[in-house]
Amino acid sequence: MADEPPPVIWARLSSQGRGPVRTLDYAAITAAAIALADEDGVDAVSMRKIAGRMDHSPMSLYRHVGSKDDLTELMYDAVLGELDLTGIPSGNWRADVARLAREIRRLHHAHPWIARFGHRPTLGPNARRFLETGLACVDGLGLDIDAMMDLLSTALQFTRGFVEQELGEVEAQRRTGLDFAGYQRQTGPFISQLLQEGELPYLKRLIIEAEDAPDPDVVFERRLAMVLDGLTARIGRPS
Amino acid sequence: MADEPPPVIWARLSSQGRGPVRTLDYAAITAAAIALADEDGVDAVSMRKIAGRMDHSPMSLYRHVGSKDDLTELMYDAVLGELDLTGIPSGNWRADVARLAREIRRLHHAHPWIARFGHRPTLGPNARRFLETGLACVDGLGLDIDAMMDLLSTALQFTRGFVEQELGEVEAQRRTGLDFAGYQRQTGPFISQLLQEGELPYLKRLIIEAEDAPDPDVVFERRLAMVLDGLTARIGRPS
DNA sequence: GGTTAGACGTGTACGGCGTATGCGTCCAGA
DNA sequence: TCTGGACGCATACGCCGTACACGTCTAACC
Repeated sequence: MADEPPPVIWARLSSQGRGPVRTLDYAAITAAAIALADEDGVDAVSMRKIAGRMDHSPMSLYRHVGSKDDLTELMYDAVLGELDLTGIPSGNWRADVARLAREIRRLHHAHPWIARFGHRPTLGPNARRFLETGLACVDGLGLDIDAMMDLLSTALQFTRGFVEQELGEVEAQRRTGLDFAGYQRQTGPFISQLLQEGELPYLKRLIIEAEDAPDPDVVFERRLAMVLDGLTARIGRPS
Repeated sequence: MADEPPPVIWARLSSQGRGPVRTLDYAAITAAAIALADEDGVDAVSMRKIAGRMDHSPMSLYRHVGSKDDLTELMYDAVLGELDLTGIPSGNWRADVARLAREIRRLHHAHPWIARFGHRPTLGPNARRFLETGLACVDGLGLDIDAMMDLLSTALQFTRGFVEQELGEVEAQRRTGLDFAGYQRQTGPFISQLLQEGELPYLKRLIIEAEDAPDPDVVFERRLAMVLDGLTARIGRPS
């Protein structure tokens, strides 16, 4: 019958009580961790390095964040706070959902490490705000809440998949210290060999016929438009 | 001017040469690593544990895989070998792409750790096979190679995003040792408090009105159908 | 106003990790 | 027959997350 601490981080964020005045709090720790991840990559984020940046001992962090897993959830929600949701919903659901998708993609580009955490949906304040705004965009179309979630989630799940493919490239470049041209230079001989040896007609067409350096923004918009086209059909046909 | 080893793993896989007969090779190491990841989760995969399973010393693995990063690429391609692509392409592009999407999803459920590696597209044999099969499905529709990639990638990127959201849940359950019901029991009080305090109309509607335990397979099919609807419009309208 | 329970920051230590390096051993090609 | 290189291994280094015990400070209580 002990009085367990709440299992959800968001219910556990404390404020100054009895004891020495704080020199640390979860918000500052989160900010330092995010800065570290942005600058040196997700693999560089360690409790020791975060503490080093803050001129504190590693263990002091645990007074405020519980564990590194907790910290990642705090980081994720903090970053969601950077989403620009002004003027949403505007009344044009398609434009709104497209803007949300672009914002999510922008966020992932600004913080390429986001994708590397698998999370259940967090319950932090910014995630709540995002959910409310998102569902508001697809309200008033005569759909029940499940159909509304279908519309919103389908667009955002496509976005997530698209962005993760993009970021695989970005993170690989960081890890190997090799940009795309260098990568091509390294893989070129191997690919040539493959094309000579085996029957890979489509790989060959990709290399010969495809756009040379497609603008990722353009590709994203083109595919997003297709997805939104698919969603449109669902409206006026509530299940 | 030294004779550098090829930078691509797939060009570096060696066969028995001079020296003692092998008791290890990259395929066996990959298989052991996959078994470990399947059973104990991606965080349990370490060179030491893999070696332990194989009754070898940790360092012996490096004779065959170069680094842990290399090993993850080998694991990913090996698992792609489990895709069932028989009868594809069938001539019905929509059915084929849907089948590919379902296969990819099935694969992620069988090996929930796949999503946790960010990778550039691997050049392994199974990835090559998958690319060829996938593009063959959308050939003959009067589209150029870029439009073909749009069709295929959009469906698969949606799938990837969908599955990763599902897997966040699965992996969280493994980490915390708590199933969804237990998770709900823990978060319930916090959510109740949120609903009382703040203005979260859509969260409230989700909890009250949404399907109680939606079948993920049904949700996936519903959303995939919407995406495919969107792709259909692109056909006959080659850019 | 004195006392004290509890918050705070820290030092030490444990068991894990990836992998660089150097060493004996074995065998195919010279 | 000789030998260079492939093979597996033991050791060691510098990281990691975090359990635990400790001294210190202060808000709340008598």
